[in-house]
Amino acid sequence: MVASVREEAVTLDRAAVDRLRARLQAYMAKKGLRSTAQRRLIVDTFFEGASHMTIEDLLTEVRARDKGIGYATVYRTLKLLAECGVASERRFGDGLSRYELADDAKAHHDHLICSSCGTIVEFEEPRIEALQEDVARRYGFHVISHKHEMYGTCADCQKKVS
Amino acid sequence: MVASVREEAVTLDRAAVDRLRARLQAYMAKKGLRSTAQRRLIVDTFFEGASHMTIEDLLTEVRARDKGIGYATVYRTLKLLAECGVASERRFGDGLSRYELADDAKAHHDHLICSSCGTIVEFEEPRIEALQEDVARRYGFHVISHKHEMYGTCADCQKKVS
DNA sequence: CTAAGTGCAAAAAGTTTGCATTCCG
DNA sequence: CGGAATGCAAACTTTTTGCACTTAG
Repeated sequence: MVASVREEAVTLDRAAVDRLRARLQAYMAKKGLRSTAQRRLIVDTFFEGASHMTIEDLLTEVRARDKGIGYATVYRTLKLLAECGVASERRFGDGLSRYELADDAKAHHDHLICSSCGTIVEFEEPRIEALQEDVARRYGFHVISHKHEMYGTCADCQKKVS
Repeated sequence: MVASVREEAVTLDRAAVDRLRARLQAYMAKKGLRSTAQRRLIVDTFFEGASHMTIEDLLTEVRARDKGIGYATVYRTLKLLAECGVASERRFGDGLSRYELADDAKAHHDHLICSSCGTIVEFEEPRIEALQEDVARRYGFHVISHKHEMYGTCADCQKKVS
């Protein structure tokens, strides 16, 4: 149904990005992980590229720069990034895993997903977050993460149909 | 990580359930679909059983009553229910599709999912829905459906850990 | 009768993993 | 050197589909 996913421009916080890079470096040091050419390429591409990329997307971009990179390497690198809190894995119901920079780099946000063109728009609404905490409190629930996604048609697609 | 998913008691609206059954019947009539023993068994089991069951869960229950039912039949019947708006497919990030009666049968709700014991609690918060519509309006977005899920630890599991 | 439904097994689609080889530290 | 990382291909998991046989209407 959704041909592909287009990307919304997102304003990044430069300092937060640096922080994420530092976090990755620290994590790798602590775990005795190594810095390889492939890993550097994949990580850089991820940081520079569009948000909400799938592993395939990233693989394509990475291969544009280095033909021989394998799917598994991208897969494992993304897992690594998620593991140390530098990237967040997202699933929007199309069966694919997508990755975005962790919330540190931008304000915490949720998503509007257009079912017709695949565009993903990010939004923030602190009042929803607050109410959400209220709800959790009512159930004695300790929230670690959440997802709030709205599916429907974006402004552009509404025009097209009419 | 999550061993299994336990079920929360949910109060159903009897009249709404009847409405859903009627909707299914109407849909099948319109499409010229047939009422088979398997289909009746699966549908009844689904209506009577716990919410948020996976296809496997339902298959197990159904097979307790009729040994020979195949996975594909349950799969296709659930698809049918979802198609005519009698059931909703949900994914809570463990890679499995779960099904619940459509919102008509209960008030619209969202979910709290305990990452440690798998319990799924449903909640309603109209004020969140309202704010959500505000957000959509800001983006000229037409919302067709949404999911709002909070992941964390339920009250019980918090006690266990401490 | 005949088009729809069933059960099985095979195909897809994505994600993970085992392993021999390569390479960082 | 020795343990990590890589690339490939094979294994998995869950969902979907093709097909020959059965059956509702």
